[in-house]
Amino acid sequence: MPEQSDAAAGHDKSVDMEPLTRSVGYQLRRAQLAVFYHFIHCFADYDIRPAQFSVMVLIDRNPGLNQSEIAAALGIKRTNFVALIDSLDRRGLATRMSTQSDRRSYALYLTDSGRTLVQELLRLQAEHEARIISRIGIDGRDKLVSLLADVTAAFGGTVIEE
Amino acid sequence: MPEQSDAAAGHDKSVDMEPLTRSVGYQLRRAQLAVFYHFIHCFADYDIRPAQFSVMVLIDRNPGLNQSEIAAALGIKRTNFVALIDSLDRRGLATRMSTQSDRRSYALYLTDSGRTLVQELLRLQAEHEARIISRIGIDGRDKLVSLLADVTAAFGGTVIEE
DNA sequence: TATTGTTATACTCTATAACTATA
DNA sequence: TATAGTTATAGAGTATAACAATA
Repeated sequence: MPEQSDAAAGHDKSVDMEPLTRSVGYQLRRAQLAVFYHFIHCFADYDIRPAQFSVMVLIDRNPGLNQSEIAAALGIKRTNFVALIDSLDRRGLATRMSTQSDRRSYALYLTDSGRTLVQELLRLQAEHEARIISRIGIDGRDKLVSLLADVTAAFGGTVIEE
Repeated sequence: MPEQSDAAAGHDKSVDMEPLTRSVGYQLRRAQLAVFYHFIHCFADYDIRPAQFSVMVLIDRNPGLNQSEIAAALGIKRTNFVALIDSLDRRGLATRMSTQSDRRSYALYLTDSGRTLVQELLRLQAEHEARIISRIGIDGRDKLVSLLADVTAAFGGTVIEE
């Protein structure tokens, strides 16, 4: 999860942090921790973590994909995806359906209650993002998302061969 | 450290990721993982992690601060800072000096070899950031850093009272 | 042989509680 | 009593290796 103490933001009274505050890497980390911290608190009532939310959204929009496909799209290793989908399965939010075409894999679907929940979570997420937009505007948000995608692409998006 | 499989970047052939790719939170996470992954590889020869780098930079620019002050400025809990400074101490890169004014705390300094190393690391970091600038330009970098600071501020920077 | 899902495992990062020695 | 540093510990997240069932 995120964050540790306070000062964090980077403008301490008397501490010179110049080489850090000017760097994309440092500001990226601080912003990600702050945003995820807030996100997690917004979703706490539903006991849903960011990774679980992203999995539910992807299954909702792409029903029938298997574990490897959903995991790969999110940059999650197959091996670490097992516990993730297990938790959604156990809570009755998602199901693994056997297919006749390939009996090694499962087609993933949201349950009715999973579909209901993901709609509510998407509303919560919109509120969460609204707090960002209220600060930097719609144009700022669009510009930020665009710059972040460029930065990710600059490093090949995260390449690891299993 | 970061990332998991490939696709990651967010533009899979056939997977609809719209609600995620439009969100600051998701793009922030993907970008942070990609940047840190590259950062860690750049610094692998020196066996220095991002947190260790930030601590060395802060001690270098603010010699004589104590552990709580450096930790707070970086958003690291005092308790987790111990192992961090221990590793730098053990490697002869930083030292804890007793002070006569308050015998509970240590004033932190870089050693000669610590100072030499941090200069080299700052050069490496500049190369690392150059890769980002080559993609989005100086203006893009400045805009990104500014937007990230705004986003962090929008969430109070990371507030936790110990 | 290669792939899908799985278990076991280890390492890093972060969090809380409780201790010690000073102040 | 409050603070600085410390220890112990627990929980996420992420990494690798190896296996069974199936392709």
